[in-house]
Amino acid sequence: MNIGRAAEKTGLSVKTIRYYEEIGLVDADRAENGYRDFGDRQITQLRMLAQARHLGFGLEECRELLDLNADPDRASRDVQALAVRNLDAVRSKIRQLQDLEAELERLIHECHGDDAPDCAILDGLNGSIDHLAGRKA
Amino acid sequence: MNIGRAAEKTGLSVKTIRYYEEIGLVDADRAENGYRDFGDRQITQLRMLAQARHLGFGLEECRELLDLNADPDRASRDVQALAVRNLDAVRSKIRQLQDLEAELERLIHECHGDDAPDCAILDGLNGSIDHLAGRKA
DNA sequence: TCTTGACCCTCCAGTAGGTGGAACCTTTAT
DNA sequence: ATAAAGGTTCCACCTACTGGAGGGTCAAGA
Repeated sequence: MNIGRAAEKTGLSVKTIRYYEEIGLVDADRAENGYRDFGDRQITQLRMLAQARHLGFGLEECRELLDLNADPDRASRDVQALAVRNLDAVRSKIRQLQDLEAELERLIHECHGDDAPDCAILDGLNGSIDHLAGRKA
Repeated sequence: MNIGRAAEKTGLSVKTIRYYEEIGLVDADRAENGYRDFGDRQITQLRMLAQARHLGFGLEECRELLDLNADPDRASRDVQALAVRNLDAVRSKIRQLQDLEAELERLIHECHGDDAPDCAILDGLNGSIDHLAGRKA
């Protein structure tokens, strides 16, 4: 099937599918006219890529997932480990963002938000950089 | 002061400071030998950039913050609006990541994580793509 | 048959926010 | 004199695509 149809069936964009082929995540046959031709196996792979990306896996992790999926002798432990690695990264990002959230809330709350130029947010940004280690001045 | 000293005082890397100068976020004088020379004003700006980036502001937003900071006739309302915009973006990312987190937890929990090849995670990735709109097949 | 529009192709450039390295110059200390 | 530790520019690379130019192909209608 043509790339446009493959895009429809997988939810990926045409550009993205071409990109995935370029970096060797999927292979595609070619028709006589030079058009890419995707079979069921490739569609499955693309669908899996779409899902895995949706879950926050990086492209190299997706490659590993596709490899594991293609390997009948895999251990589910290995797949799980990959997912746990990803989960850890996601949780770490969440924590980081929650710290930002709290700090932003605090600054926004302290700022009057009126016509006057005095601003707690700018004061905060101009202020100390205690979060950096080992300041002297 | 030299770029290395500026890096020390702001917590930014030398490379990053050069980059910020390149895109016009800060200006730097030049000494006779061609070395960049940063004064107190620039150090303040760089410190502010470090802080704002730390709080998740994008570089263009940082530019706006620097402009507002330099403008004695600013309204703190405008600064607050910028911060609220950023906070909304942060919250939105947090929600997204929490969705990922929940889904990953579910899959990881369902996977046995042993020597056998059967794997709920791979099954999940191969499975439906209901989150995509308007499927027919 | 011709044309129109919807596909498809490749290749190049750009996005955010830097990082790494090569090749070279300057300063400072020994 | 020389070596280390700074500084300089420029170019490439990273993630994961996206947009566009400039062209070829295919199916349908006049």
